[in-house]
Amino acid sequence: MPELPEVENVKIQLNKKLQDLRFQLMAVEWVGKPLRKSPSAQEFHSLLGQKLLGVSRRAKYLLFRFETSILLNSLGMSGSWKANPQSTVLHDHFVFKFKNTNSDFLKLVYNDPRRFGFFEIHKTWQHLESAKNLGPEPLESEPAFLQKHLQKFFKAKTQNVKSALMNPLAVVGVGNIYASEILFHAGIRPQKNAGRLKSKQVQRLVQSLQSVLREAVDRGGSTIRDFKSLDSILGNYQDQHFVYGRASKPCRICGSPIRKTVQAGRSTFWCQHCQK
DNA sequence: AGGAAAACCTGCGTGC
DNA sequence: TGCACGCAGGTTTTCC
Repeated sequence: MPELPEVENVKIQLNKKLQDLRFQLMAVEWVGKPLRKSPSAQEFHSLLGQKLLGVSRRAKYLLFRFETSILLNSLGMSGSWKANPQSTVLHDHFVFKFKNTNSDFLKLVYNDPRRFGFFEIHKTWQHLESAKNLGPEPLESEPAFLQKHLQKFFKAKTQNVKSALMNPLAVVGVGNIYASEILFHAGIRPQKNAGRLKSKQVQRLVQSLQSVLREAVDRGGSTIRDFKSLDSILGNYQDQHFVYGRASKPCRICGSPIRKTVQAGRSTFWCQHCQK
């Protein structure tokens, strides 16, 4: 479900909840069905007693930084977190119980209907399976560096630029919604062969990549269907979508109907007139 | 070897 | 109403 802007907002909300109060993990309760991948009870046990120092993000992964370990969480398509819910509901899978020195309690609950999400635990970031094969962070890299990197990555690729842009080795955090939006803003047709992009086009792509994602982060991400960052907080970037989910509706720039096609099994939205 | 397709799941909207 | 079908924001595996 979530791409970089949505995960970034979950991270922000979780840290707000923590408020640097140094919560110590007291218990991890498994209350639902198994996820695609999750640590053993013994691995979870190794986190007990450790303080949660904060939550970071790398690519679309949330990183819960404990004193001597990192708990990585992918939200998959439908994962979400709740803080201190009244009770357990359908599709809740893990409950993390914390306490701090003021004797404040905090309960974080992971809910995931489709169960595509997962957890990993390791001592260091480098040892996490999911940390491998990741390209640069789009919002924390210099445009010139991103351009050089993408130009090299796209070179000799026969794949279409939309699928290539979603490859985490190109740049991390771009999923199906923002790939379409970014290409629209860059004026590049999603079917375009990645290896045939001119350097000016890659430059525009980098500009759009950063401006679209930055704006989406600032607006709390896109809430289509049911994405909520934490405690039912909604994003509103969906109101800024120019193409995604707008098949046959008029283009906001030129008025011609937005087109929908399928690439590598994923829906792509684009404007035939505005994108070349 | 690169890239497409399938697989992993549940839920919801649509159309018959 | 009920049922079949298609589709959904990700990642990993399989297949060609």
